[in-house]
Amino acid sequence: MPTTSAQPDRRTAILETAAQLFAQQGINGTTVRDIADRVGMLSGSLYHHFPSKDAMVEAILNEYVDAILARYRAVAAEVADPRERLDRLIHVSIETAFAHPYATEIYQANAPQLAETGSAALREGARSIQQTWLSTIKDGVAAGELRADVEPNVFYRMLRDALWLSVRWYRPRRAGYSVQKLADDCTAIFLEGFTLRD
Amino acid sequence: MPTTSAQPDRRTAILETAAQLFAQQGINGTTVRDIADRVGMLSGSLYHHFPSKDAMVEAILNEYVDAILARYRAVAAEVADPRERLDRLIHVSIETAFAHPYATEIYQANAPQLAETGSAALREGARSIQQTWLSTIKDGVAAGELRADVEPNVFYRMLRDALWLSVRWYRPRRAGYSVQKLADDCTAIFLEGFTLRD
DNA sequence: GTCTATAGCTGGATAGAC
DNA sequence: GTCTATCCAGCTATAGAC
Repeated sequence: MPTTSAQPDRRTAILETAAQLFAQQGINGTTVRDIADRVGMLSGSLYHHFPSKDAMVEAILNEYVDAILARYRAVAAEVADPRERLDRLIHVSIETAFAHPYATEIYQANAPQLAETGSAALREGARSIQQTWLSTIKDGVAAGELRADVEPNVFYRMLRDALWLSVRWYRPRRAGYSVQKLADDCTAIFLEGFTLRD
Repeated sequence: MPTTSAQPDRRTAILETAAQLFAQQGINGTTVRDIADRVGMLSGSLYHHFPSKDAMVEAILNEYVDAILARYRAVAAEVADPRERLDRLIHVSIETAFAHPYATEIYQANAPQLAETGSAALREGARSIQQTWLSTIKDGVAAGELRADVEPNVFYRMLRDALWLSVRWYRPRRAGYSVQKLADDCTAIFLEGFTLRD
Protein backbone atom coordinates (compact mmCIF):
# COMPACT_ATOMS: atom_id res chain seq x y z
CA MET A 1 0.00 0.00 0.00
CA PRO A 2 1.68 3.23 -1.04
CA THR A 3 1.47 6.49 0.91
CA THR A 4 -0.98 5.54 3.65
CA SER A 5 0.44 8.29 5.87
CA ALA A 6 -1.99 9.53 8.50
CA GLN A 7 0.08 12.73 8.76
CA PRO A 8 -1.21 15.60 6.74
CA ASP A 9 0.30 15.39 3.29
CA ARG A 10 3.06 17.94 2.82
CA ARG A 11 2.23 18.42 -0.81
CA THR A 12 -1.39 19.18 0.05
CA ALA A 13 -0.38 21.65 2.75
CA ILE A 14 1.83 23.49 0.28
CA LEU A 15 -0.92 23.63 -2.32
CA GLU A 16 -3.48 24.97 0.15
CA THR A 17 -1.14 27.68 1.37
CA ALA A 18 -0.15 28.59 -2.16
CA ALA A 19 -3.78 28.76 -3.27
CA GLN A 20 -4.65 31.14 -0.46
CA LEU A 21 -1.77 33.46 -1.28
CA PHE A 22 -2.34 33.33 -5.04
CA ALA A 23 -5.97 34.27 -4.43
CA GLN A 24 -5.17 37.12 -2.07
CA GLN A 25 -2.11 38.64 -3.73
CA GLY A 26 -2.27 37.33 -7.27
CA ILE A 27 0.09 34.77 -8.77
CA ASN A 28 2.74 37.26 -9.81
CA GLY A 29 2.33 39.04 -6.50
CA THR A 30 3.16 35.91 -4.54
CA THR A 31 6.75 34.71 -4.24
CA VAL A 32 7.93 31.18 -3.57
CA ARG A 33 9.43 32.60 -0.39
CA ASP A 34 5.99 33.79 0.75
CA ILE A 35 4.65 30.29 0.31
CA ALA A 36 7.60 28.60 1.99
CA ASP A 37 7.44 30.98 4.97
CA ARG A 38 3.80 30.18 5.63
CA VAL A 39 4.33 26.44 5.32
CA GLY A 40 7.35 26.66 7.60
CA MET A 41 10.19 25.73 5.26
CA LEU A 42 12.71 27.44 3.04
CA SER A 43 11.93 28.28 -0.56
CA GLY A 44 14.44 25.84 -1.99
CA SER A 45 12.68 22.95 -0.29
CA LEU A 46 9.51 23.59 -2.26
CA TYR A 47 11.30 22.36 -5.34
CA HIS A 48 11.49 18.88 -3.90
CA HIS A 49 7.67 18.75 -4.20
CA PHE A 50 7.07 20.80 -7.34
CA PRO A 51 9.27 21.50 -10.32
CA SER A 52 8.20 25.15 -10.52
CA LYS A 53 5.82 27.77 -9.23
CA ASP A 54 3.71 27.40 -12.35
CA ALA A 55 3.35 23.70 -11.60
CA MET A 56 1.68 24.64 -8.31
CA VAL A 57 -0.83 26.80 -10.14
CA GLU A 58 -1.47 23.98 -12.58
CA ALA A 59 -2.04 21.46 -9.79
CA ILE A 60 -4.44 23.76 -7.96
CA LEU A 61 -6.53 24.48 -11.02
CA ASN A 62 -6.59 20.94 -12.36
CA GLU A 63 -7.96 19.56 -9.10
CA TYR A 64 -10.49 22.37 -9.07
CA VAL A 65 -11.77 21.86 -12.58
CA ASP A 66 -12.05 18.13 -11.95
CA ALA A 67 -14.15 18.80 -8.85
CA ILE A 68 -16.51 21.02 -10.84
CA LEU A 69 -16.93 18.55 -13.67
CA ALA A 70 -17.60 15.67 -11.27
CA ARG A 71 -20.52 17.60 -9.79
CA TYR A 72 -21.82 18.65 -13.18
CA ARG A 73 -21.85 15.02 -14.31
CA ALA A 74 -23.90 14.06 -11.26
CA VAL A 75 -26.43 16.78 -12.07
CA ALA A 76 -26.65 15.72 -15.69
CA ALA A 77 -27.36 12.17 -14.57
CA GLU A 78 -30.05 13.20 -12.08
CA VAL A 79 -32.06 15.95 -13.73
CA ALA A 80 -33.51 15.95 -17.22
CA ASP A 81 -35.69 19.07 -17.37
CA PRO A 82 -33.59 22.03 -18.61
CA ARG A 83 -35.11 24.65 -16.33
CA GLU A 84 -34.61 22.47 -13.28
CA ARG A 85 -31.16 21.40 -14.40
CA LEU A 86 -30.15 25.05 -14.68
CA ASP A 87 -31.37 25.56 -11.14
CA ARG A 88 -29.29 22.61 -9.94
CA LEU A 89 -26.20 23.76 -11.88
CA ILE A 90 -26.41 27.13 -10.16
CA HIS A 91 -26.67 25.48 -6.77
CA VAL A 92 -23.80 23.03 -7.18
CA SER A 93 -21.63 25.74 -8.72
CA ILE A 94 -22.07 28.02 -5.75
CA GLU A 95 -21.45 25.11 -3.41
CA THR A 96 -18.26 24.27 -5.27
CA ALA A 97 -17.19 27.90 -5.30
CA PHE A 98 -17.41 28.12 -1.51
CA ALA A 99 -15.87 24.68 -1.05
CA HIS A 100 -12.84 25.87 -3.07
CA PRO A 101 -12.87 29.65 -2.62
CA TYR A 102 -9.18 30.23 -3.33
CA ALA A 103 -9.12 28.12 -6.48
CA THR A 104 -12.27 29.89 -7.64
CA GLU A 105 -10.69 33.31 -7.24
CA ILE A 106 -7.49 32.24 -8.96
CA TYR A 107 -9.39 30.71 -11.83
CA GLN A 108 -11.62 33.71 -12.38
CA ALA A 109 -8.87 36.28 -11.99
CA ASN A 110 -6.67 34.53 -14.53
CA ALA A 111 -9.27 33.19 -16.92
CA PRO A 112 -8.20 35.47 -19.79
CA GLN A 113 -4.56 34.39 -19.63
CA LEU A 114 -5.34 30.72 -18.93
CA ALA A 115 -7.29 30.48 -22.14
CA GLU A 116 -4.00 31.06 -23.94
CA THR A 117 -1.22 29.84 -21.70
CA GLY A 118 -2.99 27.12 -19.70
CA SER A 119 -2.28 23.43 -20.17
CA ALA A 120 -4.28 21.43 -22.68
CA ALA A 121 -6.06 19.58 -19.85
CA LEU A 122 -7.13 22.84 -18.30
CA ARG A 123 -8.42 24.32 -21.53
CA GLU A 124 -10.33 21.13 -22.26
CA GLY A 125 -11.91 21.29 -18.80
CA ALA A 126 -12.92 24.91 -19.34
CA ARG A 127 -14.48 23.99 -22.65
CA SER A 128 -16.40 21.16 -21.03
CA ILE A 129 -17.76 23.41 -18.28
CA GLN A 130 -18.95 25.96 -20.82
CA GLN A 131 -20.50 23.23 -22.93
CA THR A 132 -22.50 21.96 -19.95
CA TRP A 133 -24.07 25.37 -19.35
CA LEU A 134 -24.66 26.27 -22.97
CA SER A 135 -26.34 23.01 -23.93
CA THR A 136 -28.61 23.21 -20.91
CA ILE A 137 -29.59 26.79 -21.73
CA LYS A 138 -30.17 25.98 -25.38
CA ASP A 139 -32.33 22.99 -24.44
CA GLY A 140 -34.39 25.27 -22.23
CA VAL A 141 -34.90 27.77 -25.01
CA ALA A 142 -35.81 25.01 -27.46
CA ALA A 143 -38.30 23.59 -24.95
CA GLY A 144 -39.96 26.99 -24.67
CA GLU A 145 -39.05 27.28 -21.00
CA LEU A 146 -36.47 30.04 -21.42
CA ARG A 147 -36.42 33.34 -23.30
CA ALA A 148 -35.37 33.30 -26.93
CA ASP A 149 -34.81 37.06 -27.24
CA VAL A 150 -31.53 36.96 -25.28
CA GLU A 151 -28.67 34.93 -26.75
CA PRO A 152 -27.79 31.86 -24.65
CA ASN A 153 -24.18 32.97 -24.75
CA VAL A 154 -24.97 36.37 -23.25
CA PHE A 155 -27.07 34.81 -20.51
CA TYR A 156 -24.37 32.25 -19.77
CA ARG A 157 -21.54 34.77 -19.41
CA MET A 158 -23.48 37.09 -17.16
CA LEU A 159 -24.63 34.24 -14.98
CA ARG A 160 -21.12 32.81 -14.85
CA ASP A 161 -19.48 36.06 -13.73
CA ALA A 162 -22.14 36.81 -11.10
CA LEU A 163 -22.01 33.25 -9.82
CA TRP A 164 -18.33 32.50 -9.43
CA LEU A 165 -17.29 35.94 -8.31
CA SER A 166 -19.62 35.75 -5.33
CA VAL A 167 -16.67 34.23 -3.41
CA ARG A 168 -15.06 37.65 -3.63
CA TRP A 169 -17.69 39.38 -1.55
CA TYR A 170 -20.07 36.93 0.10
CA ARG A 171 -19.19 35.78 3.62
CA PRO A 172 -21.26 32.81 4.74
CA ARG A 173 -22.08 33.13 8.44
CA ARG A 174 -22.64 29.47 9.08
CA ALA A 175 -21.33 26.87 6.66
CA GLY A 176 -24.02 25.36 4.49
CA TYR A 177 -27.27 27.17 5.06
CA SER A 178 -26.34 30.67 4.05
CA VAL A 179 -24.61 29.44 0.94
CA GLN A 180 -27.88 27.74 0.09
CA LYS A 181 -29.66 31.07 0.48
CA LEU A 182 -27.16 32.75 -1.82
CA ALA A 183 -27.75 30.09 -4.46
CA ASP A 184 -31.50 30.53 -4.05
CA ASP A 185 -31.10 34.29 -4.52
CA CYS A 186 -28.99 33.74 -7.62
CA THR A 187 -31.61 31.47 -9.10
CA ALA A 188 -34.34 33.95 -8.22
CA ILE A 189 -32.54 36.86 -9.85
CA PHE A 190 -31.44 35.12 -13.03
CA LEU A 191 -34.52 33.05 -13.66
CA GLU A 192 -37.30 35.21 -12.28
CA GLY A 193 -35.77 38.69 -12.35
CA PHE A 194 -35.60 41.34 -9.72
CA THR A 195 -38.82 43.10 -10.65
CA LEU A 196 -41.71 42.41 -8.34
CA ARG A 197 -44.48 40.19 -9.71
CA ASP A 198 -48.16 40.93 -9.36
CA MET B 1 -3.28 79.79 -22.96
CA PRO B 2 -1.37 76.85 -21.52
CA THR B 3 -0.72 73.58 -23.38
CA THR B 4 -2.75 74.19 -26.53
CA SER B 5 -0.59 71.66 -28.37
CA ALA B 6 -2.34 70.09 -31.34
CA GLN B 7 0.13 67.17 -31.13
CA PRO B 8 -1.17 64.19 -29.27
CA ASP B 9 -0.27 64.57 -25.63
CA ARG B 10 2.65 62.35 -24.67
CA ARG B 11 1.31 61.75 -21.22
CA THR B 12 -2.01 60.58 -22.64
CA ALA B 13 -0.31 58.28 -25.12
CA ILE B 14 1.67 56.67 -22.32
CA LEU B 15 -1.43 56.18 -20.19
CA GLU B 16 -3.40 54.60 -23.03
CA THR B 17 -0.61 52.20 -23.84
CA ALA B 18 -0.08 51.35 -20.19
CA ALA B 19 -3.81 50.76 -19.68
CA GLN B 20 -3.95 48.33 -22.56
CA LEU B 21 -0.98 46.36 -21.27
CA PHE B 22 -2.17 46.37 -17.66
CA ALA B 23 -5.52 45.03 -18.83
CA GLN B 24 -4.05 42.31 -21.01
CA GLN B 25 -1.13 41.13 -18.89
CA GLY B 26 -1.99 42.37 -15.43
CA ILE B 27 -0.22 45.19 -13.60
CA ASN B 28 2.50 42.98 -12.12
CA GLY B 29 2.83 41.20 -15.45
CA THR B 30 3.62 44.45 -17.26
CA THR B 31 7.07 46.01 -16.98
CA VAL B 32 7.93 49.65 -17.46
CA ARG B 33 10.08 48.46 -20.34
CA ASP B 34 7.03 46.91 -22.01
CA ILE B 35 5.23 50.22 -21.81
CA ALA B 36 8.19 52.27 -23.03
CA ASP B 37 8.79 49.92 -25.97
CA ARG B 38 5.25 50.33 -27.22
CA VAL B 39 5.29 54.09 -26.83
CA GLY B 40 8.64 54.23 -28.58
CA MET B 41 10.91 55.45 -25.84
CA LEU B 42 13.24 54.04 -23.23
CA SER B 43 12.00 53.05 -19.82
CA GLY B 44 13.93 55.76 -18.00
CA SER B 45 12.15 58.44 -20.00
CA LEU B 46 8.81 57.41 -18.56
CA TYR B 47 9.93 58.81 -15.24
CA HIS B 48 9.92 62.30 -16.65
CA HIS B 49 6.13 61.99 -16.97
CA PHE B 50 5.29 59.85 -13.95
CA PRO B 51 7.06 59.36 -10.64
CA SER B 52 6.39 55.61 -10.61
CA LYS B 53 4.56 52.76 -12.26
CA ASP B 54 1.94 52.85 -9.52
CA ALA B 55 1.30 56.51 -10.33
CA MET B 56 0.28 55.43 -13.86
CA VAL B 57 -2.22 52.97 -12.44
CA GLU B 58 -3.56 55.69 -10.15
CA ALA B 59 -3.94 58.17 -13.01
CA ILE B 60 -5.77 55.62 -15.19
CA LEU B 61 -8.21 54.64 -12.48
CA ASN B 62 -8.88 58.14 -11.20
CA GLU B 63 -9.88 59.38 -14.64
CA TYR B 64 -12.03 56.31 -15.04
CA VAL B 65 -13.89 56.64 -11.77
CA ASP B 66 -14.50 60.32 -12.46
CA ALA B 67 -16.00 59.43 -15.85
CA ILE B 68 -18.37 56.94 -14.23
CA LEU B 69 -19.49 59.31 -11.53
CA ALA B 70 -20.14 62.11 -14.02
CA ARG B 71 -22.55 59.89 -15.91
CA TYR B 72 -24.23 58.66 -12.75
CA ARG B 73 -24.85 62.24 -11.65
CA ALA B 74 -26.51 62.98 -14.98
CA VAL B 75 -28.80 59.97 -14.56
CA ALA B 76 -29.70 60.96 -11.00
CA ALA B 77 -30.64 64.42 -12.25
CA GLU B 78 -32.77 63.11 -15.09
CA VAL B 79 -34.68 60.12 -13.74
CA ALA B 80 -36.64 59.93 -10.52
CA ASP B 81 -38.43 56.59 -10.67
CA PRO B 82 -36.20 53.87 -9.11
CA ARG B 83 -37.05 51.10 -11.56
CA GLU B 84 -36.36 53.35 -14.52
CA ARG B 85 -33.27 54.81 -12.92
CA LEU B 86 -31.88 51.30 -12.46
CA ASP B 87 -32.49 50.69 -16.13
CA ARG B 88 -30.61 53.87 -17.02
CA LEU B 89 -27.73 53.09 -14.65
CA ILE B 90 -27.28 49.72 -16.34
CA HIS B 91 -27.22 51.37 -19.75
CA VAL B 92 -24.76 54.13 -18.95
CA SER B 93 -22.53 51.68 -17.06
CA ILE B 94 -22.25 49.39 -20.05
CA GLU B 95 -21.64 52.38 -22.30
CA THR B 96 -18.88 53.57 -19.97
CA ALA B 97 -17.41 50.08 -19.76
CA PHE B 98 -17.02 49.88 -23.53
CA ALA B 99 -15.84 53.48 -23.79
CA HIS B 100 -13.03 52.61 -21.32
CA PRO B 101 -12.55 48.86 -21.73
CA TYR B 102 -8.96 48.71 -20.44
CA ALA B 103 -9.63 50.77 -17.35
CA THR B 104 -12.70 48.65 -16.68
CA GLU B 105 -10.69 45.44 -16.79
CA ILE B 106 -7.95 46.85 -14.61
CA TYR B 107 -10.43 48.14 -12.08
CA GLN B 108 -12.37 44.89 -11.85
CA ALA B 109 -9.31 42.66 -11.79
CA ASN B 110 -7.75 44.63 -8.96
CA ALA B 111 -10.82 45.65 -7.00
CA PRO B 112 -9.94 43.49 -3.97
CA GLN B 113 -6.48 45.00 -3.59
CA LEU B 114 -7.55 48.54 -4.44
CA ALA B 115 -10.00 48.52 -1.56
CA GLU B 116 -6.97 48.30 0.73
CA THR B 117 -4.03 49.84 -1.08
CA GLY B 118 -5.79 52.35 -3.33
CA SER B 119 -5.58 56.09 -2.82
CA ALA B 120 -8.15 57.85 -0.67
CA ALA B 121 -9.69 59.51 -3.74
CA LEU B 122 -10.11 56.15 -5.41
CA ARG B 123 -11.69 54.52 -2.39
CA GLU B 124 -14.05 57.44 -2.00
CA GLY B 125 -15.05 57.13 -5.66
CA ALA B 126 -15.70 53.42 -5.26
CA ARG B 127 -17.86 54.12 -2.23
CA SER B 128 -19.81 56.72 -4.14
CA ILE B 129 -20.47 54.36 -7.05
CA GLN B 130 -21.71 51.67 -4.69
CA GLN B 131 -23.89 54.17 -2.88
CA THR B 132 -25.54 55.22 -6.13
CA TRP B 133 -26.57 51.68 -6.93
CA LEU B 134 -27.61 50.67 -3.44
CA SER B 135 -29.79 53.69 -2.76
CA THR B 136 -31.55 53.26 -6.09
CA ILE B 137 -32.20 49.58 -5.40
CA LYS B 138 -33.42 50.28 -1.87
CA ASP B 139 -35.75 53.01 -3.14
CA GLY B 140 -37.17 50.52 -5.61
CA VAL B 141 -37.78 47.95 -2.92
CA ALA B 142 -39.38 50.57 -0.67
CA ALA B 143 -41.62 51.70 -3.52
CA GLY B 144 -42.78 48.13 -4.02
CA GLU B 145 -41.32 47.98 -7.51
CA LEU B 146 -38.52 45.55 -6.70
CA ARG B 147 -38.36 42.25 -4.79
CA ALA B 148 -37.88 42.38 -1.05
CA ASP B 149 -36.92 38.72 -0.62
CA VAL B 150 -33.44 39.22 -2.07
CA GLU B 151 -31.10 41.56 -0.22
CA PRO B 152 -30.27 44.73 -2.19
CA ASN B 153 -26.61 44.06 -1.54
CA VAL B 154 -26.76 40.60 -3.11
CA PHE B 155 -28.59 41.92 -6.14
CA TYR B 156 -26.13 44.79 -6.50
CA ARG B 157 -23.00 42.64 -6.40
CA MET B 158 -24.30 40.12 -8.90
CA LEU B 159 -25.44 42.83 -11.26
CA ARG B 160 -22.14 44.66 -10.87
CA ASP B 161 -19.98 41.65 -11.70
CA ALA B 162 -22.09 40.60 -14.69
CA LEU B 163 -22.21 44.16 -15.96
CA TRP B 164 -18.62 45.35 -15.81
CA LEU B 165 -17.02 42.06 -16.73
CA SER B 166 -18.87 42.01 -20.02
CA VAL B 167 -15.88 43.86 -21.49
CA ARG B 168 -13.91 40.66 -20.99
CA TRP B 169 -15.97 38.66 -23.44
CA TYR B 170 -18.36 40.84 -25.45
CA ARG B 171 -17.10 42.11 -28.80
CA PRO B 172 -19.34 44.83 -30.25
CA ARG B 173 -19.52 44.47 -34.02
CA ARG B 174 -20.41 48.04 -34.75
CA ALA B 175 -19.83 50.74 -32.20
CA GLY B 176 -22.99 51.90 -30.50
CA TYR B 177 -25.86 49.71 -31.53
CA SER B 178 -24.64 46.33 -30.35
CA VAL B 179 -23.56 47.75 -27.02
CA GLN B 180 -27.13 49.04 -26.69
CA LYS B 181 -28.41 45.53 -27.33
CA LEU B 182 -26.11 44.14 -24.66
CA ALA B 183 -27.40 46.68 -22.16
CA ASP B 184 -30.97 45.79 -23.13
CA ASP B 185 -30.21 42.12 -22.56
CA CYS B 186 -28.65 42.87 -19.20
CA THR B 187 -31.73 44.81 -18.13
CA ALA B 188 -33.98 42.03 -19.39
CA ILE B 189 -32.11 39.34 -17.48
CA PHE B 190 -31.71 41.17 -14.20
CA LEU B 191 -35.08 42.86 -14.05
CA GLU B 192 -37.35 40.38 -15.81
CA GLY B 193 -35.43 37.13 -15.46
CA PHE B 194 -34.55 34.51 -18.03
CA THR B 195 -37.64 32.39 -17.57
CA LEU B 196 -40.21 32.77 -20.31
CA ARG B 197 -43.38 34.64 -19.39
CA ASP B 198 -46.86 33.49 -20.31
C1' DG C 1 13.00 15.87 2.84
C1' DT C 2 15.03 20.03 4.35
C1' DC C 3 18.72 23.41 4.62
C1' DT C 4 22.74 26.39 3.07
C1' DA C 5 24.31 29.09 -0.29
C1' DT C 6 24.18 31.16 -4.40
C1' DA C 7 23.75 31.53 -9.44
C1' DG C 8 21.49 34.06 -12.93
C1' DC C 9 18.07 37.25 -14.19
C1' DT C 10 14.85 40.80 -14.35
C1' DG C 11 12.45 44.36 -12.19
C1' DG C 12 11.72 49.48 -10.83
C1' DA C 13 14.06 53.43 -10.40
C1' DT C 14 17.97 57.08 -10.68
C1' DA C 15 21.90 60.36 -12.25
C1' DG C 16 23.60 63.06 -15.45
C1' DA C 17 24.80 63.92 -20.51
C1' DC C 18 22.64 65.79 -24.48
C1' DG D 1 12.10 65.51 -23.01
C1' DT D 2 14.83 61.65 -24.16
C1' DC D 3 18.87 58.70 -23.85
C1' DT D 4 22.94 56.30 -21.75
C1' DA D 5 24.31 53.72 -18.25
C1' DT D 6 23.71 51.56 -14.22
C1' DC D 7 22.37 50.51 -9.31
C1' DC D 8 20.35 47.43 -6.39
C1' DA D 9 16.58 44.83 -4.65
C1' DG D 10 14.00 40.90 -5.34
C1' DC D 11 12.82 36.96 -7.99
C1' DT D 12 12.96 31.80 -9.55
C1' DA D 13 15.56 28.03 -9.55
C1' DT D 14 19.66 24.98 -8.68
C1' DA D 15 23.68 22.28 -6.47
C1' DG D 16 25.17 19.82 -2.96
C1' DA D 17 25.68 19.07 2.26
C1' DC D 18 23.14 16.99 5.93
